Amino acid sequence: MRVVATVFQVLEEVAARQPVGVSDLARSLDLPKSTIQRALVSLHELGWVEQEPGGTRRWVVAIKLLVLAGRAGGLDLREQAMPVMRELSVLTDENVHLSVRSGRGVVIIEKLDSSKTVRLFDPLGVVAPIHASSTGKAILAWSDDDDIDQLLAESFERYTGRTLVDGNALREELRTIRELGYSVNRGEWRDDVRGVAAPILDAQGRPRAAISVAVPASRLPERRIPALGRLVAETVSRLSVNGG
Amino acid sequence: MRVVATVFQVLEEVAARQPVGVSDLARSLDLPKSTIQRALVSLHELGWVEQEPGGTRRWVVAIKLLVLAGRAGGLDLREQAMPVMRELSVLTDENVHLSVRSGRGVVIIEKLDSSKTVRLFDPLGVVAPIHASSTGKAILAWSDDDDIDQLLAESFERYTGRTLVDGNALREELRTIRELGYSVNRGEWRDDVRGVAAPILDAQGRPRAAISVAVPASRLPERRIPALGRLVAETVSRLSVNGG
DNA sequence: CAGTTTGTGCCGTGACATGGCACATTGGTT
DNA sequence: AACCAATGTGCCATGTCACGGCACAAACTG
Repeated sequence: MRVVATVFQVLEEVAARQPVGVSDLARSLDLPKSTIQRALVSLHELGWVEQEPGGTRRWVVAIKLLVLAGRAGGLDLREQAMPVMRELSVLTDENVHLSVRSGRGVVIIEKLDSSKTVRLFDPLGVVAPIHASSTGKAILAWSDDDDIDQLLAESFERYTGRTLVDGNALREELRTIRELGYSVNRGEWRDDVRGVAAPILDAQGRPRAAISVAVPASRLPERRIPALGRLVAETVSRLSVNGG
Repeated sequence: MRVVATVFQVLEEVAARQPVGVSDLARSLDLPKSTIQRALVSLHELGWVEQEPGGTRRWVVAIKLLVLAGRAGGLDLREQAMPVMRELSVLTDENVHLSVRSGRGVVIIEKLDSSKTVRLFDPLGVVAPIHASSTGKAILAWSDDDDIDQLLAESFERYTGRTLVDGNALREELRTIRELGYSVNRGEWRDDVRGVAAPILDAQGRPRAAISVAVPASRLPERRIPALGRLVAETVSRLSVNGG
């Protein structure tokens, strides 16, 4: 349906670039102003977007979206994972993320934050590249070969000097991950952020999600990685259906 | 626009009752099956809903929604509030919520969880009634009189024996809250959950949001409330534009 | 295997989204 | 203050595309 596509396009664009005005949207979506206008009015009537407070006429997405999204991504998964996440949070006092795959990315659907002051602030809904994040690689490592092949068919973006962009290197790494039981991100997406993750598997051994401990690079030297990795792998494995 | 309304209706209904099938939706929304079907197909093509894994034909909302919503409700507010929330979290080791108003409710847009095992699991996006939650009452207490009058025009639902449903009693309570600088919820929504909250005010003294500490009733006896209240009020006041 | 409910696909009709255009409003500049 | 560019808003004739009734297929029930 035509309208639906444009309306959601508008909604996404507003979310991505808020606060944003009609003409601006018209330009970036390459649609007539009147179309954008109608879409915005409709979205507004239904309560999905709002005018920015302060009398400007620019649009922002409404909180109502958050209510909708609260139900997304498996409430039960989040609730199940919580005890394990809390345990990791207590043991490490670092940020703990629960992420699921979404296409060529992974999305944080639940988190516990470190109490330390040097902080990474990753709000819920952040999308990390699947090939350059610990959770992404953990999920990938236990995915079907078909899945992996399909993903590797397209090329990967480079974010830092350490990003793995070569298909063969990535395949090799996935094998190591399966052997170790955990994945490591050594600043492959953002230079100063490291992380260690392990997957949550369902009864068929397929990855449902992954839990990671994300740490500023300065606090996770190479020699500490194995111990943290084993901790994460062991703790998270309790969530997999077979019990480990 | 007609289509847009129905499509979002479908999306909301899927979110609320997922996993749910076509006929079921047709019945509860009182729309022809074909209409629902078309809406679902469109939503699916755009990636907002998915078939439940496992071969059933029931629908659930996709994680993509969470990505959209991640931008909602003021990223900057969440980031600004984080240090203060973290401070409260460390001092109390109880759940700390950041909520904004949404009509007759308040929505949790950010949170930090207690590490204690007796836990309240309130996922992001949970909507609490404005008259029966600490954050709701904190926001209300600093709202315009017009706003309050308008809200009080309709009657309030009773949730527990302690819920304030009488307009006059509520007005009186709001006055007390303004004097004390913090609001208290003594199991007025859920019997076993208490909370203490204070508002974040903008330059004009209007409430942007509120931060609460939410505690199982058993851990917050009456005599402890004032001290916790003062702590919350004082800590949160640093976020208000005038600096407290 | 019959009976019932649920999901899927088709099609003629006409409601309604489209997008070009003109007007109103805003805000920045001289 | 006055001008100008850019933005937001509203209208309308056109024809596209969503509507919903219906019929078939598929899945579940007992």
